[in-house]
This record gives sequence, structure tokens and C-alpha cells, in this order.
Amino acid sequence: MSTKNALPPSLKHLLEKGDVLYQAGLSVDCVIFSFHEQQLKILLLKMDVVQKWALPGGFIKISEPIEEAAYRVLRERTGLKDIFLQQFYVFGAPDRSDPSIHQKRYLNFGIKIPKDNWLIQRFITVGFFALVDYNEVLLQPIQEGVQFEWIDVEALNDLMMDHALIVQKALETLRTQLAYLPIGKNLLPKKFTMPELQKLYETILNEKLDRRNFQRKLLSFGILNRLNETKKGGAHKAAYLYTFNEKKYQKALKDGLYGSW
Amino acid sequence: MSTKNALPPSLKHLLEKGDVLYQAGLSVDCVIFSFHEQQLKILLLKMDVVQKWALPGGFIKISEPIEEAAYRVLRERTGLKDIFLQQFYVFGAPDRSDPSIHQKRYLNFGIKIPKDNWLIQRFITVGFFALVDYNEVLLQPIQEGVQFEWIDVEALNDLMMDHALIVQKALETLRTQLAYLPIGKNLLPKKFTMPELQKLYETILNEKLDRRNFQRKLLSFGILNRLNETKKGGAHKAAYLYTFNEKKYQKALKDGLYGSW
DNA sequence: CCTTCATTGTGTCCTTTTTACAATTTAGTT
DNA sequence: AACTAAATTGTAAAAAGGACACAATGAAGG
Repeated sequence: MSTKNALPPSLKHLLEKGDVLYQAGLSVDCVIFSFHEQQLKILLLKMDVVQKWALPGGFIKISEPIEEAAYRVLRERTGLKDIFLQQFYVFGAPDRSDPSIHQKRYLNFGIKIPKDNWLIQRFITVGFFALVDYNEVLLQPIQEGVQFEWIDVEALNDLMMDHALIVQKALETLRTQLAYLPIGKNLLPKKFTMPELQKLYETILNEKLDRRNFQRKLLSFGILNRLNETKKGGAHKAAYLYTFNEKKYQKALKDGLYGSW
Repeated sequence: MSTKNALPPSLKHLLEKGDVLYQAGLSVDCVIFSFHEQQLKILLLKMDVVQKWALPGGFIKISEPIEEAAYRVLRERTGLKDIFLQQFYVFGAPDRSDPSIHQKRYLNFGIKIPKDNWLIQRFITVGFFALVDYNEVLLQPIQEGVQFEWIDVEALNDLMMDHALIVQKALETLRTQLAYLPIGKNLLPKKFTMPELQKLYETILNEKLDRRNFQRKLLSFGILNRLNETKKGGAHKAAYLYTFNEKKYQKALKDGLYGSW
């Protein structure tokens, strides 16, 4: 923990060139959602030196579109491309950023950040949320002393700075925009069963739905293809597998999947 | 136009102290909506030196919450306090800001902005929209060479930089969030008639609604008080006046004014 | 191999909501 | 005093939503 190793290049880089490479005082943070074992999860990281969970985030390069910066973070963390990503809110309370976190991190390598350094300032962050398929993600630890984990949204605690607020706002957005978001398409594997889809909706909405009415409604949207396969291996009657009809799904989302969720 | 007057203090201030007083590369822009003569309008300004319509905007002070900065802009422009205000999107394309606008403005006073000045950089802006009562707004021109005007959203053209995009996104948000926004309460005078309220919804949704069904739905929410007055002066049968039941309205908005708009 | 059991798939009735449409009332105008 | 245009009120048909029962299937266990 307090062994004074050599400063990793990436951190050295940030300290010395941050001010010319990145937009001042701006960052992005990503709430990366996935769905696994009937639980909605988000990807969090924990640095040894801080011991609090944090959202994966990063800085915005000079001349880089903000969204591109968020994509970059996602690629680095999940190894995925072509991810569904959406900006949802800006967090800018003057006291939201905590320079002491950077201090601790560098102190771990025996370095004290000068007071006038680029890192020691107010940071405003743009919140993005992403919807990814749990099975396709291969977590990629970038640096020593950082662990990544999928955490149930129900079981979050002890988040860094205002990250709990950011997650909460992301969830809220997920719920209110539900009819306009491709949650099924992006959070589930390509082939999935109706009960799986229902569980996803139930989890996000935090309420039980009627099996039969749910199925009727979803089918009435005309966005699903039923395959001639069933999902065996479960303990009981096998459920049919479905895929999304990509074209119709995209079209339907524009007007919203209307219904009384 | 090209008379070289003395540089106004506010502009001098910005040029010389901007870098220490304000967050670098960040601004707010406000889409201020009102409703008048059956038209949805937004407040725009035009600088003599640029001759394009622009959204009222401003910079964010060091240590100032972003939302507070937006409020400040609104107070300066409309003279109103306690305005409904909501952040809706961040605009951050690398080429969105146009330094030549600042250049022109200062050149008008015979001053050339140095290339390394705070104003000459990439600016990212946080978009807010506000809902105000047309009748309570007293436009306050702050500087010479700037005119303010309410412009119909239908009749917008020739906006500065990416401001057309910002307005479009604001309108989109207004439409999709309609069930969760206090549009009636904030865009209409305290007392209003049912036809007025309907016109407001029709304008925002850009479609005709059935008089009888609209009235039934709105009344079913239980958020309106019918007064024993009518709005005389119209050419025909006088319409009843209504007010909002503040408490019930706020409560109903939380769950959304559900309906098939 | 047959029975049991938990879960999925399908159909129907009833209630509520939405839609479509007609007739009456009233303030202002002539 | 009669006319006109706009406001208020009501009702019947259609669509959507909610509750519910039963048949079908695959795995597990005797």
C-alpha cells in the first residue's frame, strides 16, 4: 500500500501534460449498466488508495467531442465498441470534486501534486449511461491497484464523491425514458426468452408485472421474432427464444413503446 | 456601426479578468420559452456586430453552481426570479464555438483579442430551458448594440453557431417530457381558460386535440380549480377561468400527467 | 417408466380508458 | 330581438388494460 513504486507512465503523463492535452476542469463519468442473473448491475472500480467505489471516467481531449471521450472510456474499460451510450446530466456543484483523491493516489508513489497543477481544480463532469450485454464484456484492468466489478444497483454503498448521485440520476433517467430506450436490445443477449425480458423490465421498474399481459403487450409492438428454438437447461418447461426485429425496433422506439409501464 | 466608442466596462472586465473569474471553456445557454397570442416563443438577442440571433447565455463563475449561473442569466435578461429552469443537454462539438464572434465584437471598439486570451478557446455549453409567463417579463437590454425579442419557434432562422441545434433539442425535450413538466403553470398567467391551455398543448405537440376529450382528461387529473369568473372580452361565449391547485399539481407531476398526448 | 411439479404458453371475460361525435348554452354583434 | 360563433355538457362505440384459468412441457424423483 505505501510501497513507493515508480510512478506509472499514464499518471506521470496526466500530471505533466494534462493541462495541454485535456479540456480544463471537465470530465466524463459513465454509468455502465448490464443485466445478469436477474439483477441490474453497474460497472464500478475501486482504487486501493481510496477504498471507495467509483464510476469509470476520464478526461476530454482538446478537440475531442465529449461523446467520443465517453466512448473511449468504455472501450478502455469493457473492450466493447458500438455501445449504446447517452448523455443524461451534468454535475457541477462547486464542491463536488475532491482533489485529495488525486493527492492520495500520487502520494502512493511518493509524489506531491503542486497546488497549481491542472488536477487540483474544480471539475465538472458530464454523466453518460451505457447499456451493454454482460456476456460480451471482458473487464480490462488498466492499472495496478485498480479493481473492477459488476455491482448490483440494489447493493450500492460507499461511493466516491457524488457518484451515488450520478448513479441515482442515471437510474431515474432509465425509468422515465424507458419507452424510448433500447434496453431489451442492448442489455440482453441476442437470443433471449420472454421471462428474461420481463424480469429486466420488472427490475428497472421495481415492480411485478403480469406474465400474460406483459407478453401480449410486447408482442403487440411487433418488434420480436420468435425462433423455433427453446431455451433448454432450465428446470421446467423450456421457454421460446426471441430476437429483436432490428428495423421495427428502431422505428418503434422513435415514437416510444407506448404503454402503461 | 464602426464608430470606435470606448470599450464598455463589462467587456473590458471579461477580456482582462475572465480567466480568473470564470470556469475555463464553459458556458450556459438558456432557451427561454413563453406563450403569447397562441404562439410558443423563445427569447433571442441580436448583436449589431453579428447580425444573427443568439440565445442568452453567460459564463460560470469559479465556485458558482452551474444552475446558479443559468439563473443569473435569466435574472439579467428577464428580471424574473423563481423561474422554472431545467438543464437538458451539453453541447460540446469541438468546432461549435466561433471565436471570430468575440473578435468582431471587440474590434468594434478597436480592440484585437490576443490569440492566447481566455475567450479564444473551445467552449462547451450547458443548455437550460426556462418556462416563463410572457406577461411578467420585462425585457432588460443590458448593453448597447444588443436587441432582445420574442421569436416564434416556428419562425426561427439564421441562428448563431449551433444555437439552432440547441433550440431543437430543447423543443424535443419539452415534447418528450411533457407529462413531467409544469408547462401550464409556468407558461400561462395565473388565471387562464381551458381553450388557452389546450392551445398551449396543441402548439407544443404540433397537433390538433379534441376539445371535449382534452377538457375531460385535464379535469380528471384533479389539478385545476374552476373560478366563478369568466374571461369576458372575447367575441362570443365567455370561457371559465381556471387556476392550478398548486399542491395537487406538484404531486401529480412527480408521477407524470399520464395520458396519450 | 411413470408421476409430480414448477414454469411457460394461450384464451377469455370484465373493467377502464380512449375516441368519436351531437346538442345546448351564452356573450357579443347587428 | 335575432343571429353567430365559441364554450360547455353528454353519450355511445371501440380499444386497451387487468384479472384469471387451464393446457402444455421438460426435468426430477421414485
